[in-house]
Amino acid sequence: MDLRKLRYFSVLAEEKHFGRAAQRLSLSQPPLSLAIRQLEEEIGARLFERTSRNVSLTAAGLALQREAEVLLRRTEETRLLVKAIAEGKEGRLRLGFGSSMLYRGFPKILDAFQAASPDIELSVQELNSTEQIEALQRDEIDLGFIHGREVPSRLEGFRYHAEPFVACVPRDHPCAGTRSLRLSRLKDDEFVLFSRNVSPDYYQSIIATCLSAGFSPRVRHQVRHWLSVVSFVANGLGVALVPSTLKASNMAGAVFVSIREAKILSETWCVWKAGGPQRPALDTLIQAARKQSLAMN
Amino acid sequence: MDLRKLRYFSVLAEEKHFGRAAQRLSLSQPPLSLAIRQLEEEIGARLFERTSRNVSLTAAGLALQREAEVLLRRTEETRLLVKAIAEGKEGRLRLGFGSSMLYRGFPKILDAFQAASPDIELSVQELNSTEQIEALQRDEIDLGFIHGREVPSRLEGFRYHAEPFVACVPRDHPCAGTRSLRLSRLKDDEFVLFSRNVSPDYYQSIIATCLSAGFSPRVRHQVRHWLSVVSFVANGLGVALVPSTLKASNMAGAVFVSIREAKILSETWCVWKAGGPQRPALDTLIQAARKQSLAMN
DNA sequence: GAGATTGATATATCTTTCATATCGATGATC
DNA sequence: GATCATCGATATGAAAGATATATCAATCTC
Repeated sequence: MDLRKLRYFSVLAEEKHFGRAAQRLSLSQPPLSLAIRQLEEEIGARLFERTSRNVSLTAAGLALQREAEVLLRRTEETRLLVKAIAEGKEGRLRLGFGSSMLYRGFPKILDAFQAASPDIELSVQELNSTEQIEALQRDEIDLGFIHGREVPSRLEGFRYHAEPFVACVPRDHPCAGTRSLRLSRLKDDEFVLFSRNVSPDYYQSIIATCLSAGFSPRVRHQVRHWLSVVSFVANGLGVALVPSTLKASNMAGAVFVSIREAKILSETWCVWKAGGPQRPALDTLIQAARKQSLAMN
Repeated sequence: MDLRKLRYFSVLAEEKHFGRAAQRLSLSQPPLSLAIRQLEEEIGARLFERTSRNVSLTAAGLALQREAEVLLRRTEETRLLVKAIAEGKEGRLRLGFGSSMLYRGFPKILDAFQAASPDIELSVQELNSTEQIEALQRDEIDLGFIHGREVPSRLEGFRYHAEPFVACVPRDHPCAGTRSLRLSRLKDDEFVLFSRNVSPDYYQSIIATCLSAGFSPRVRHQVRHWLSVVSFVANGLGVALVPSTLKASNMAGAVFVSIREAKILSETWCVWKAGGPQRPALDTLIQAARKQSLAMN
């Protein structure tokens, strides 16, 4: 049961045809038949049902198909990883982050990691959630911090942070003095929203939240940074729903009021690619993120 | 880069000696040297530093050592899994659980899973947390529900449930009428405790909780089931700290009073072995457990 | 500096893998 | 329903790969 036979098996499992599979493997058909028969003997299980007219996977074969792909992919990733280490290219971890992470302990994670692993170079790039997911799957970054409600498929991760949305209103707004408000009191205000292109999840969940409170928000301004949102509000250009962290921005003219409706959360997830080779440096970084996550909750 | 070479590499990486490694592999030394050299060429990286006197791993070799072991182990597990499926032995999932799970949605998980996968046979066995962890590592069970504060090493899992401890006192106890109490008010009572052998974690955390409240509990009775704990209390044999679920036991004579001290939690974790082959039936079961977990929190 | 130990090299033997040629079974076609 | 085409299995010799024995060069021990 070596990788050669698993590779043959994997192609045959896709093609379900000895001739075509052999062709794809640059091989003639007899050795493929032989290899599959040997594989079946080594495992002690029939993997394909063949008639002289038809080839199909057995239940055991189906299970092996899933596993063979994992094993083959991971083997190849291991080769690349080991080669990269030998060439000194693995002393580097690439992080993706949205700008909102700057208010959520991102610098502390970097500091903690650099203190623990001073030899590893960190390179960070600002990407929105969608871009980060794509970058992870293309192996262009090693770790990301995204917004959403769950770990996207093919990734691993944990919920890094969750905080309630609060209303952000100008100082002279009727609600500015209250401790908390129902969302419906903002139904006639103009909303400053985080740009849909930059973070569809934020945009989506704010709209959905207003809808479930019984009104459709009047959207006037769309901006690209949270501080800009607060700044717009402070200048009387509208109201907004923002993660409560933004209270710390201390901008004159903007007042933060908590929302009666429970459980409206802004969630940040720390994610990385699933099923790859072990990477101690990445593990250390994830550990630093977990620690920071605990410190904030 | 086939499994044969990885196996050779793995042994050599342990022995750090071509002669001994070859012997362990039932091999003469030259083919081992050749295989390692070929592996290094295929990967494009030097894996060992050799002098004529000494063999040691390079950084790249160290990374490959970790990965090679994973790949070899997983390959073998895959063989066993596929064989088991072919022999019809995989239509079975073995669960471990502590008796307290009976009050925590365990029957519902079983029902939900059986409804979704009627062909899979479930076999359950009652084991304490320590036994379950060992059974998982020996592949004797597939999924367990244990008490603790985290996922034990070499396992994967999630926090299935967390609930506060409450005080359980007899009807005629001075505190029976109050809505909540400070632990120190129980410092002169006798305690009924869950047996230390059965669940060290429970025993431990109750003792620790009392200690941090400033007293050492007087332990008189140790019993092996939560309902026995409540029953003892109902009969005036002492007081106890129990997970709040036990309120539902509705036993006459026992009164439940919540505790002022915050954050004393009884945590249940759902765990399984990490890094094994993919198993759809197990995934479905885990999914059912997650769903039940959400329904209870 | 003699002897022992270690990993590398050389070469012959054996095993594995492969391609060509062919067979037997099955289903489509007329 | 006989003929033909297609598919996977089998047979066989050739090429490639893996192994064992014998030997070498370097290095350490005493």
